[in-house]
Amino acid sequence: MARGSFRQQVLRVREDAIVAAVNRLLAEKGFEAMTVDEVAADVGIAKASLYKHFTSKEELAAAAMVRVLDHALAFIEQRTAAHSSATALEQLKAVVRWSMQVQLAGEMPSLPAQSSSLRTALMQHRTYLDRVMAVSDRLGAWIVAAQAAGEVNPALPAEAVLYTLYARACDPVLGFLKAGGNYGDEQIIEILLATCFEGLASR
Amino acid sequence: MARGSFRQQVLRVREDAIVAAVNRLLAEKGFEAMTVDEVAADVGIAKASLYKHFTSKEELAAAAMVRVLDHALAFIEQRTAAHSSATALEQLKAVVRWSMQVQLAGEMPSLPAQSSSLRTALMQHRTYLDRVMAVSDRLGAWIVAAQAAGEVNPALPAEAVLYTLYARACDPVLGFLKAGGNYGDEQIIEILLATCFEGLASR
DNA sequence: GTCTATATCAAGATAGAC
DNA sequence: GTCTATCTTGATATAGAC
Repeated sequence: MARGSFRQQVLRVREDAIVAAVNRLLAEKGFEAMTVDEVAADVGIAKASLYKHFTSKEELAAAAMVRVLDHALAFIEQRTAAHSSATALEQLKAVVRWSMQVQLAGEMPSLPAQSSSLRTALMQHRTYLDRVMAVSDRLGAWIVAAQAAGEVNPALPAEAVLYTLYARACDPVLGFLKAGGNYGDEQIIEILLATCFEGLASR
Repeated sequence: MARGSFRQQVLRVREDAIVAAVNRLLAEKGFEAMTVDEVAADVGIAKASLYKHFTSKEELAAAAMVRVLDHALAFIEQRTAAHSSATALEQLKAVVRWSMQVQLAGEMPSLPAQSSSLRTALMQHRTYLDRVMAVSDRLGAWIVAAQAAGEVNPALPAEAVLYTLYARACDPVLGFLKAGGNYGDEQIIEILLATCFEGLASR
């Protein structure tokens, strides 16, 4: 396999460590509060060395986003292969459950929803946009299928359903319930899955 | 009415203008991206003058939060008085609709969900905490009543319902749908009200 | 490519005159 | 209480030696 020289693989491993640290810090404090000094300290290298691998703080964050989107794609692939008999609705629920687990594990990087230097940088980041579209395509197909089967409310625009699912991955309610301390992770996930798909009103 | 001297009232009006500007900027860019220079420029006074009224950027943001919570309380009062025959569920939906309208109007200040200087400052801010508890008490009463009446799913912890309603006030999905350009404000609100209370799945 | 040391700058906050 | 001008700090980014 032509994966490059040994030296290149060492670099690759180091960059993986960097991105993992960024991912964790982004999940913990968010983009603005995370400092490049922290990242460097966390990885155990000098800050200047970081900038040899990534040209800016925004690039660091983008790499973390690409990483988590790749994980999402891998999960989707696995579900497609190993649970091919599941309904589209079940697949969507599985993805939302997975994203909530990632967030509760402290591994879901969260971007500022508002305008910021990061938003504009991401909108020009080819790889990031590519991954977002890949995930959206997969989810979109399941959404359309679920609506055609009458499992998801066909009156809702597919676009709105997609955004709603994305939003669950960074739902602050997860953190609030966890901080409340009255429920375990699995309970929290079941509660929020229910409110997401079944709604607050009684059925 | 002992509202203080004319001079004090002038100051009060100026502070209202400051808080209104902060509110708008918080809604537009968020706490981190908002600068005190912008606030001063927006109000049309010098930055140093701002600090005669508010001792820190966090105080500015807290004042804006208190303002919007007071508006929420006023809305709740009005609903209680003018729609006393409405069901608890209808009252909750009305509040959520109102908060979404505020957000779409660009007047919903949004705080960083993650840890930041603002979070810790707010947790020590008496007036802010007081208003949050006042709103939570009112909403909590409606939630309990709605669950007792079987209008809201009684299997859900009231705590989870409350957090979910709060989260709708700063739901990023509103902004995404608006940015998509396919729906008007009223349509967006109806769509998100439906997903919030009826869920994504078909009934 | 890694390091130490430093440049640079944005932004919160303040001094002091009026 | 308002202003102009300034202080101070924290954080991104870079220089330059090894």
